[in-house]
Amino acid sequence: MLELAILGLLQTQALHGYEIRKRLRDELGVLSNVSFGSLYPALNRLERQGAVEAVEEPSRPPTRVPMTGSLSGERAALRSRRASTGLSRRGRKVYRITDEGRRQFAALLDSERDAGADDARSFGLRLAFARYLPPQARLRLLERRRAHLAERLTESRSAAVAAADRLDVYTRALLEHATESTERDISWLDRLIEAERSPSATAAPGRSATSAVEAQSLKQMEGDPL
Amino acid sequence: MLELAILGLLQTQALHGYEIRKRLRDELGVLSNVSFGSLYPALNRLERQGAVEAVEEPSRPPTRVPMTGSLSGERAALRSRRASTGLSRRGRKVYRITDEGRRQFAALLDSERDAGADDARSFGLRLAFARYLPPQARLRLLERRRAHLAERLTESRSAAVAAADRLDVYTRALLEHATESTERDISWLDRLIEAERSPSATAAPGRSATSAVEAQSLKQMEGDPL
DNA sequence: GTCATCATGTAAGCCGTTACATGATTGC
DNA sequence: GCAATCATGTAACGGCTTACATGATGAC
Repeated sequence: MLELAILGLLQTQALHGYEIRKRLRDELGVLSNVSFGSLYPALNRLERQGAVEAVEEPSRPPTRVPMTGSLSGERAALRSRRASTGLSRRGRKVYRITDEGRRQFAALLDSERDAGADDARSFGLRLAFARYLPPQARLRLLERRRAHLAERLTESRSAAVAAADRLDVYTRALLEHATESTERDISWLDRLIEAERSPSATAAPGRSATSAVEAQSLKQMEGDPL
Repeated sequence: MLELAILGLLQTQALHGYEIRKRLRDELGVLSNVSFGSLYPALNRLERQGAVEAVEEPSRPPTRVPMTGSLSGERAALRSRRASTGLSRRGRKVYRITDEGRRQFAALLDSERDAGADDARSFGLRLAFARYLPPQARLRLLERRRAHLAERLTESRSAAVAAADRLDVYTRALLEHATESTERDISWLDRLIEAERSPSATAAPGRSATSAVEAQSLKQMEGDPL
């Protein structure tokens, strides 16, 4: 779970623990409040397994070499990150994913044959990294989730009918709200599934930016290791 | 958490473990899948603490032979009783709540000064037992939950804006859906809060049955220990 | 006579938390 | 100089899960 999230974030760029935690918090809705007490041990575990490599960043990196431009994008990346987020403090450990790590990530992301992959958390996490999934696996992920929710819905509806006369106002309000939420989740999934099936015309809808983002992702995936 | 749920279910009638689990599953939306591996130890814990008393039910209770005495008649009686309440198999342990248990329940339900009572689980559980809460505490529960969600909403919105250009279609869909869900939760809470404040005219809306259910609860609370 | 359901329990382990401990750097 | 934020870690513990073990009863 946490491992999957970490490896997923490291796919596009190397990050240190503190930063990983931030992104977990506000990019991935699920897993919003991972604590350091579980994050750092997880990183060490991944390092021992050879899924990531840690690069200890020195306390004082060359402090602001202006634009000599020489030593490649690494420093440029560092500089821009510092400018935007206020960087370069003391010895941070920056983690870079390895080939082994990418292999593990793919295996974790798979979800087929992952028993217990039917809770909201793992679905959310997998959807967040759905762009790394081949299109058919993406579709299966969505449809499986939809089937799961639909089943739960019919079950909870019949259970609610059976127990209806026993329930008070509050329990009933809770159950009805849960039912409505599930219904909305299902139609949301239906929209996603439809979008997934329609012939790649993903760029159409209002928000724009979509294709730009994808281009950026691709770019990041190739170079820019640190 | 589990303790609270168990004590809450035992408020109105004594139940055995298996039955508690069923009710947990289909009456309380939250905590839907507690396993026996956690339920039975919890019951033993509660018994040791004196919060519940266990009454071992004999394999064959007097079997209630009605007047006819014929074997088939006996079976019919058993079957009908079983159909309504699911009774009388082998040695089941029926748990009854004690005064100490009621005290503990009230304390657990309180939520004021319960740090970490801000997740969906504990809120849902507490709302399911809201009828055991004094009206002002009920209101505070709802308002506290509302405040919590509202805060999270503004946080996640600003985070989403900050990271917007980094996010791909799937992550964004996820985040937007989560935002919408939270908004709906909030307006649901608003409706509950308003209903709570309006002068007791709870019996008005379409569903009826409400007052009947409450009368039944009261009745069960007094007698009917087993 | 065998399968599903009812019924209770134990043991091992996972995944996460809180609390504690440490220390550098930035901003006021 | 002091607080807030950045940054990394350890220790103890909590709560729940899975898998295992056992056995009665009822339905077909």
